[in-house]
Amino acid sequence: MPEASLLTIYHRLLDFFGPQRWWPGQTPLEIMVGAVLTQNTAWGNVEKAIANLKGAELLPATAVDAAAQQACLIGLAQTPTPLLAALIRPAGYYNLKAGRLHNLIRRISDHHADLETFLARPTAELRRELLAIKGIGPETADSILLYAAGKPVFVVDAYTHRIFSRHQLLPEEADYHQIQEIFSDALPAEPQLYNEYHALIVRTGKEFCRKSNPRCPTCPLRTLPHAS
DNA sequence: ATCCTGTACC
DNA sequence: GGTACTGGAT
Repeated sequence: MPEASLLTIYHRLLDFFGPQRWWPGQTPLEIMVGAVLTQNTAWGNVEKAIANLKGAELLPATAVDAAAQQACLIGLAQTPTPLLAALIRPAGYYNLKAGRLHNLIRRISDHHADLETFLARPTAELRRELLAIKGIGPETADSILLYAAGKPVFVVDAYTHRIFSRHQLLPEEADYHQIQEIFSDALPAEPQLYNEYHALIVRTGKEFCRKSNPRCPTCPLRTLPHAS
């Protein structure tokens, strides 16, 4: 039997779980904010913080036009950091993340016409600019590129490393860029595929490939080779 | 290697 | 009561 390809594994997960249909937010602005808030944090906590921001009218409560979204961007930029920190408190690391959100939001409001224009820039340039912002690392930048800007960028996270290194499909010591390259080389560059695959990886990591007490016997990937 | 932090789950 | 969480900076 041939070694399972990354695309084969994708289809296996898709068959098992069904489509996840991730669209983590109602507007690109909300997705961007969520990408920062979810750093090393469970999504449920992020949702509470997002609800607070909507209550304060700092995020659109529903899907809206670009102008309304831009008004929220400016509002966030003008909110004092301590107030922003109080609103996002349920997401944890609130002082840290309030600063990071301001770094990101003010970079956009100070240097670009509006959010949509910013997100429409060429992928490589946009990625470089995001990574230059203090508090935006590779995973956060790529989440924004894929989920807010719709670019074909594969998002790597701790689950990706854990699942695929446990199955000896990645070296244990592989870094972010190496992992991303392996997936990008093996998959067609389609945002929809990257979107769904990342969502399926997260689902698998949470339910089966847990950090401790992994549920290998019932895992959809149990037939792949794996260590111990 | 350590710090940042609330929340949910084991 | 401890662990883990869709990380990143120092």
